[in-house]
Amino acid sequence: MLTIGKLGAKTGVKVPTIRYYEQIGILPEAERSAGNQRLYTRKALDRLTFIRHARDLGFSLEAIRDLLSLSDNPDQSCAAADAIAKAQLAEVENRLARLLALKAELARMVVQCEGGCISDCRVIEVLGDHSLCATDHRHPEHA
Amino acid sequence: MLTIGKLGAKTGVKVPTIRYYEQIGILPEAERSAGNQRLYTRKALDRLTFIRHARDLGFSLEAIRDLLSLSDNPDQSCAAADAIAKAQLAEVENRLARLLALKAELARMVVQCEGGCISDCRVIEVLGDHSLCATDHRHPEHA
DNA sequence: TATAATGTCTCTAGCAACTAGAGCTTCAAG
DNA sequence: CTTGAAGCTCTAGTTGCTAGAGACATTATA
Repeated sequence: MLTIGKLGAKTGVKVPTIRYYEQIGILPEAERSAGNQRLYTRKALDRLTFIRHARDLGFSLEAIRDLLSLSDNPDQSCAAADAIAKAQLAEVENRLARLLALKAELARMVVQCEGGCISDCRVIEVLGDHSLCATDHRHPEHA
Repeated sequence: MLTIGKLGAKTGVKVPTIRYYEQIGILPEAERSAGNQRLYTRKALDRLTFIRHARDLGFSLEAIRDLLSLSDNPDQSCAAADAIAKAQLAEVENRLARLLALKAELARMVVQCEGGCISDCRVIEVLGDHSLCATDHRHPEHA
């Protein structure tokens, strides 16, 4: 049995975040020691590892909730899990495309700045006028 | 003079967002009509366009506040503006790299899923075990 | 001119996904 | 047995908005 601190260390999840996950019901309520401290089993470790990994891959806690309930019922078709992963992939590809355009724009801005005074600064100027941009980087949503 | 709705339409910023910007002091308090409705000048339109554009480029409102105060004092050196833009560029490149790794991982997961049942699902399996991953995509922070 | 349909006003509360802090108790090491 | 780290609960804050309630203003149509 692991204390919350050990569990956090093993999974790379901060202690308050673990408590938060329990609070929102994505982790089950932990057993308690005589002194009211949370104790975690191997199973909880696996579950939190799963969550951590999915968060790293950019899945929302909502999506993770769905994935977890899928993995709790291992006899169903995995079409649903596949759909969630595909949606995530599509979103990541979307963000990638937008970030690429953004990067180009920022790089252009930075190159053009030549250390003069603000009134000549291309950074400020470009920000004030989208038509000076080379690409269309609008609506990044979660840039 | 523009009403808040027209200003929103011209800049692509939603009306409540404009009011929010005023509330947090990133837009000055607007003049009011006889009937207490906000009225905006050309200057406000420029300022909001600047803000919108910078948001699109992924700048935080804090960074934008700084950029705006720079552009309000046009006689200083533009080193500060340049530094902000460079920091932003670095962060974007960082995110790009992380997203690329992520995308590869997700794509691998999705390809391997063959539509069987959950107990054979690679998506679920990979999420539960980072060692099955090809790349290190950890710590995305703002994926 | 009346009325209906928008548009705008203020205010509060909510969203994701945590993070920080106060003030307390419990545990492990020396 | 004491001290310091780690744990507990609780509340409130973060960023950048978004949604809703309920009231007033403006504009378009009948």
